[in-house]
Amino acid sequence: MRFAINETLKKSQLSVTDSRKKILEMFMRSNGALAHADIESESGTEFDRVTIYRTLQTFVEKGIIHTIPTADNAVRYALCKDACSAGHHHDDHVHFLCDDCGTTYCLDQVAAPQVMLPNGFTSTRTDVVMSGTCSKCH
Amino acid sequence: MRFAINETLKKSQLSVTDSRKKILEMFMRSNGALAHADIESESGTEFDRVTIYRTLQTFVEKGIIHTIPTADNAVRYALCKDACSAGHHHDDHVHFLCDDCGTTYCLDQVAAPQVMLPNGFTSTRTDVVMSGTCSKCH
DNA sequence: GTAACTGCAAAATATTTGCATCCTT
DNA sequence: AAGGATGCAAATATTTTGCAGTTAC
Repeated sequence: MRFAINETLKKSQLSVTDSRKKILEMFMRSNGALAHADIESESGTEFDRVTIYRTLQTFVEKGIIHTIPTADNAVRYALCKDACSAGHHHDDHVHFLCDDCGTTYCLDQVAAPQVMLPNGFTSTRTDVVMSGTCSKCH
Repeated sequence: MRFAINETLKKSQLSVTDSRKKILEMFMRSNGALAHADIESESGTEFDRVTIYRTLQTFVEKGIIHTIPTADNAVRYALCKDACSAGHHHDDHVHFLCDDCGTTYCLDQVAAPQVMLPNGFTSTRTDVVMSGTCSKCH
């Protein structure tokens, strides 16, 4: 199965450029999440650091990727599911950070549980981030 | 009820200094979470920016405060409950970020739900971060 | 008095912005 | 051809480190 890289970009009304194709491909190949630094080191000097910042920002705005909250200053990004669109996300799955190998997983099959909020609180987004040891590192 | 600032510091075998007292007091007064920038702006030029970094790091190591994962590059910190100690946290409560006023709440009364992980995954820590509108902003 | 803590300077790192050039459509 | 995207330079912001002076105990 081929990845629909160009189609994904076009669907978001973005022009299809080398850097966007390469960065989007990285996300599709990795089954986990990527941080800015990952992309930079994996791509070498292929494109500018600034381009990576701008590309990630654009992808987030268009709903192609989403951010994963982390407790260590390192923001990570992962592909959104098809249901995601600009400004409206359905990332209610669990993220898992392996303390051993550092991989960030999107556990799509694990649904985020319902949480009862106190009176007066309404939520539009829930993030669940678990950390521990992944199946590969056992 | 007075806050046991000095006692908290001594219990963690830290010397009681001005900056530590002031920063710890800020956390005790705020019922939410604070980011480095909050502390810096609230304290003015009272103490060095570097001291804030080091104090926060020390407090985290000693289990006085814990980090709250966020999707925007801004790590926030909040007081740990009594049950927390260095290296061993019980922060399994839900954090809530108000999109309106920006306040971060520790919803201590709301327990983080159990999540079924896939085979081979074991977790040592769970963070639940919800965002939306808090009771004050309704 | 001694060990620990702070402030200052500076280095290292990360992020943002402006603008000229190049590429996609 | 026109608008958008990239690369480069530089400004800005953030975090870390070393060291000398100061403070808590």
